[in-house]
Amino acid sequence: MELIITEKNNAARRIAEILSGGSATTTQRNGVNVYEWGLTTCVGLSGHVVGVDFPEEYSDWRDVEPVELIDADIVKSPTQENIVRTLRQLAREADEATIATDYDREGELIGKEAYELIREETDAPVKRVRFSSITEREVKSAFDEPDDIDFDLAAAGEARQVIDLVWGAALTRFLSLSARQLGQDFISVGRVQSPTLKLIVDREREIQAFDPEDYWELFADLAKDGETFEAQYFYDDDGSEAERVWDEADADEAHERLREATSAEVTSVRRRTRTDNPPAPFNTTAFISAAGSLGYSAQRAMSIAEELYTTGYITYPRTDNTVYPEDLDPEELLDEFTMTHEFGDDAESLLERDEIEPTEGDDETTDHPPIHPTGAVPDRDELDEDEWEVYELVVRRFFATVAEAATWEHLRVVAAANGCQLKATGKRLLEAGYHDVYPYSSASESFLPPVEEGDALDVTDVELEAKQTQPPRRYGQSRLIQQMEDMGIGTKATRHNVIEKLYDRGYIESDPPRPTSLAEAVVEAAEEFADLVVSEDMTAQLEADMSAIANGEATLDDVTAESREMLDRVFEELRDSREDIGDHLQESLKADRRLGPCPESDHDLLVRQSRQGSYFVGCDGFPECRYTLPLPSTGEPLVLEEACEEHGLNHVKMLAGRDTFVHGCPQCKADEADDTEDEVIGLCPDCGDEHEGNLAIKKLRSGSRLVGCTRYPDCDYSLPLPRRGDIEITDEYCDDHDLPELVVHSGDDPWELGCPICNYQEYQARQAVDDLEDLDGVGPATAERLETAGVSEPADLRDVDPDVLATEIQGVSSSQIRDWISQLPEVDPGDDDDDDPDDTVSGSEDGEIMDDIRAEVEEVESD
DNA sequence: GCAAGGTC
Repeated sequence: MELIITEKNNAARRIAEILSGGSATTTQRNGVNVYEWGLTTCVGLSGHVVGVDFPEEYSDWRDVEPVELIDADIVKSPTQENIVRTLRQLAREADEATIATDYDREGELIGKEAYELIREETDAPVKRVRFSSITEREVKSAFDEPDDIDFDLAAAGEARQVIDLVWGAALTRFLSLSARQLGQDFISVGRVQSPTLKLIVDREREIQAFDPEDYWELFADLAKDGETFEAQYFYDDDGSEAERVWDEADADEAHERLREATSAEVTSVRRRTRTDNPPAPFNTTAFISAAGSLGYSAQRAMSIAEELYTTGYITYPRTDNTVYPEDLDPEELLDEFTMTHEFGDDAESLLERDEIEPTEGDDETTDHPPIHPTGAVPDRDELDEDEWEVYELVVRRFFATVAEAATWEHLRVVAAANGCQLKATGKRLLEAGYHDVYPYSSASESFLPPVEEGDALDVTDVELEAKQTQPPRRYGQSRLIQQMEDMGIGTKATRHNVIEKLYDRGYIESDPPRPTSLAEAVVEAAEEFADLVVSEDMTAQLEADMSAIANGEATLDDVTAESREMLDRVFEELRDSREDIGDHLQESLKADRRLGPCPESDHDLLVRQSRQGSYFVGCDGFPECRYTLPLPSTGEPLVLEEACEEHGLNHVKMLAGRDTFVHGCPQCKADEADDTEDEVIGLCPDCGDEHEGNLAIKKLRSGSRLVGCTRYPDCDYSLPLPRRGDIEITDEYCDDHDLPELVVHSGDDPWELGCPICNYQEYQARQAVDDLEDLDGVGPATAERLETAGVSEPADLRDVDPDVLATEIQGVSSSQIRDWISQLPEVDPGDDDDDDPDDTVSGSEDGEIMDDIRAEVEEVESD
């Protein structure tokens, strides 16, 4: 048997298809896809299936001095057990193996890892094939002339693994231990993340150090035949045009002159035609940037792209390439879109061009094509809204790259008024070109009426505007990724993850990202003692060393030994400063959680976490001062810059994905709750008859509101209410529950919430439908059809016969339904509740609200 | 529980 190994499952499937002429069959071994035809078997890895780490005895951070890691052994162990097991099994049956991983350094290393696993099972010959795109021609010719594994190139990759692990782990442990930050909130550093963080911190330093300067600008409205346009004052500053006036007296003088002017004479009119070329094909960075201007974070854009890739609608989203490969036929691809409702007209019009010559970017690599749509076009309702928007972006970008250039007419008018010069510019789109199919980049026109030299214009509405120079702007996520690419750090597949990691580690917050005090302290400590790790030079040096290894000019051992010596010297420096660094880091950690003065002691209030994991506000003077305030139970608290004027406490925002909200000043929220009387609206359905409990609208000190029983905590019946808006209790009563209908007033549109019990039941029903969409391959449309067929929540699928249901729902196969059923969580045998409506709203099923109430009465845990 | 690099 001949065994072929690829880097990922998708590549395995396509190579099997090509080499077998479509006859390959798919089976599963240990849950891993295996493709077979004739005497050949093909299996895909999932990138690296083994990882590097230190031996077991180094795993307890407190038992090991970080410096010991420098010379510790490094061992490789499987990280993808099932794939490794499958590979071993297949190797035992193989007479010959071929490594067909990606054609790049990391691919060579992944191939060598597979080789070593195979060698542990068999002495069969192992070959290597290289091809830069998975096309029939390239793949077949690569397999006709197999080569050998390039062990030097793989060793270059191993050097990177070793150096990254040793530096990253030793310094991360050093900082974490010195600040006594173990467990979840360790303090990390690394070759890629730390220079990226320094970029953000440096920009923040520039912003902090910025000293704004005053200047003035003047504007006047000019009119010809009643058509008005705005012009700006400018003057000659050493031969170049300047609009900003730096001296107030000069500005006042110009203002006076313009106000006295009754007319302006046009002294020059210049018309120019400009070509606006269509954009280059998408690589990862350009894609993230374009998706960013549609409001997607880098992480979100990439995860949607990966989803679209695995479902087969777009090509591989991790690529540096901006030049379409030769085997891409743009006309053929356009043809696939002509029959679609959304893109048909645009595709037709592009096909009418005489000659289609796609644009090209500067970067050409051969591992993967630029991101473009495959010929498979999804129906709109197969994708959710975000997926569709991103898919459309990729389709339209492809369209743009095969569309014509746009042309603009730029018009510039200069006029003189009472010795002052005024100018106005306008632009008009002459040929929309690619903008017709790619409506994302700005194509906005600015209007100027047709004026001629010598025309006399009316001057009206002269304005003097006082302004200040602005500090540099913070980097946005896509700008950061661009900057990382320019600096040569990270890869197309990791840059967006690095940004996400900085958020997770508490180094940056908000968007655009702003560094925390902790981030500043970490960068300061690194700058002082381990400058290399916050510098892009470390990567540059590593790249040079890796090239040397790949060329045979150096060995893995040379390079890693030298790197270890450098790190030894760093630790020499660090040795005496351990405590200072730790204190500084701890101070910064506290600063990020500090809200302001405690009303009962001379200390500050801090955001703290109870032993159970819930957040609250507590005094830094604990245990002497036991003052506390509750926080909402949803999300992670973030201390905002804005502070409450009354209490001097910073506002708190609760980060909870889609449900993120600003809580505000926790003292104000608690006071409001204390000052608000409970409003009784009816009898409690749980204990009203028996104990005369009433339902009341309650405001909690944590800021949330609910309808709850007045006998709490003896009765914990409750219903949720929105956090915001005034609640009006109307005279209308619900027939079913004998409760008043409620109306929430916030913003312009009042929201008729209705009976709180009915409302909660409807809410739960909606949640159930939303849960349906969490199943793979269920979009909004399918969820709706499922609901009509009686499946209103995922658990309902357990009770259906897939074959029967498939006949009831259009476009859904019984095997798809079986797949959904296989995604359902394990059934808890005790959970056979019937659908008693009142049962669904009682205590245990409503953790969030009950947590809020408990937070009020619970004695807060000490540190 | 550390990094960065693959991929899902």
